[in-house]
Amino acid sequence: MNGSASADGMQLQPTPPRRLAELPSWLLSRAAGLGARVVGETLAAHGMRRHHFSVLHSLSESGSVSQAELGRRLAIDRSDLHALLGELEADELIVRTPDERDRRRNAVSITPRGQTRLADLDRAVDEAQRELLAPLDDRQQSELRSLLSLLLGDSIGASES
Amino acid sequence: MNGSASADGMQLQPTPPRRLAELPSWLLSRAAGLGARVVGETLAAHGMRRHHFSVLHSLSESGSVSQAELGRRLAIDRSDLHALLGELEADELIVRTPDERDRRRNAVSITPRGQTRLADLDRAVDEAQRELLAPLDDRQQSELRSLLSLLLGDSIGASES
DNA sequence: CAGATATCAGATGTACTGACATCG
DNA sequence: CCGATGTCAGTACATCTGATATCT
Repeated sequence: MNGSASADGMQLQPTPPRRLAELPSWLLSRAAGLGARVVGETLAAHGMRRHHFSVLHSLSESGSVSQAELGRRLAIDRSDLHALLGELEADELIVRTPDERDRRRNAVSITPRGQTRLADLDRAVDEAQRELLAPLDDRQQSELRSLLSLLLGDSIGASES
Repeated sequence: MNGSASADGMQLQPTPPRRLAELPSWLLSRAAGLGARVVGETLAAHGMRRHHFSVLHSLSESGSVSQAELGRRLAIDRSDLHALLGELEADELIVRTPDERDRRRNAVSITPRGQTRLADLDRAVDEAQRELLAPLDDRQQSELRSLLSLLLGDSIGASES
């Protein structure tokens, strides 16, 4: 009973309405979702989530920081950060040591083991980025980075090779 | 009590590590979050969420469709769609009528009232897009759209005026 | 006292999973 | 019998609020 298949809603692949397909906010949402899935699966293979990766990177670059500072830099809530750090500490990838100069704070820092793990994650994440950006050539990839940075208010600049 | 402020983690604005700031997936996530907030607040002022807007648009463009079809086109789960349609129907913006050709299906369609509401939402959402894309000039905006479409596998093409 | 910090408990919203009766 | 549909319940996760004890 499918005589009028063409008149019906026969559709095999996602076909968003044109208006949405032109809406920047919608495109961004979709693309971000794709990226989150690709990177998320990659990190999950190492037993981690995206925030773990962000925290390790932040600590690797800036040394020892307080939890509140860390949360501010990565735009992660202190409540959530607390749980995250607990997990990372359980795996001995970071350590929390009381700050003697300000005894409210915990000085959070990455361990050598954390550094090693981070190097592994970096390779995996880079591979995921390649997969995500596969439809774009090199010039388009850096163009996209530039536009997104600009959109976010950063002034990283559009350095074209 | 702040003699070594510069040595400490004194930081007022979000400062993500450089690695993250260069990661496409991270930039996308951040930009999408910004867009979701701007558009979300706009729609909330009209008592709606993003999915409501998507559903209305899809129905407005393609007429009457089944719920499953609608979910496939918008990449919304059937379970979630069920609740969404219930809310839209309660506001009489859409109607569900049994499909006599296939009695499993509900034929979902937009009402005149839904069309009117959609027109209002469209104006508000367009304004939100302008706000979101404010840091980019016209050429950069269409460039971004093209790159994102390309990334998502669409073949909308990069039609440059 | 106000303000910041780390911690803890809980609410929310969204996505996803599994089960079911009905129908093709 | 198998597959699709609409419906319902429940899970997982990220985000955000509020409260508290400690410290500056």
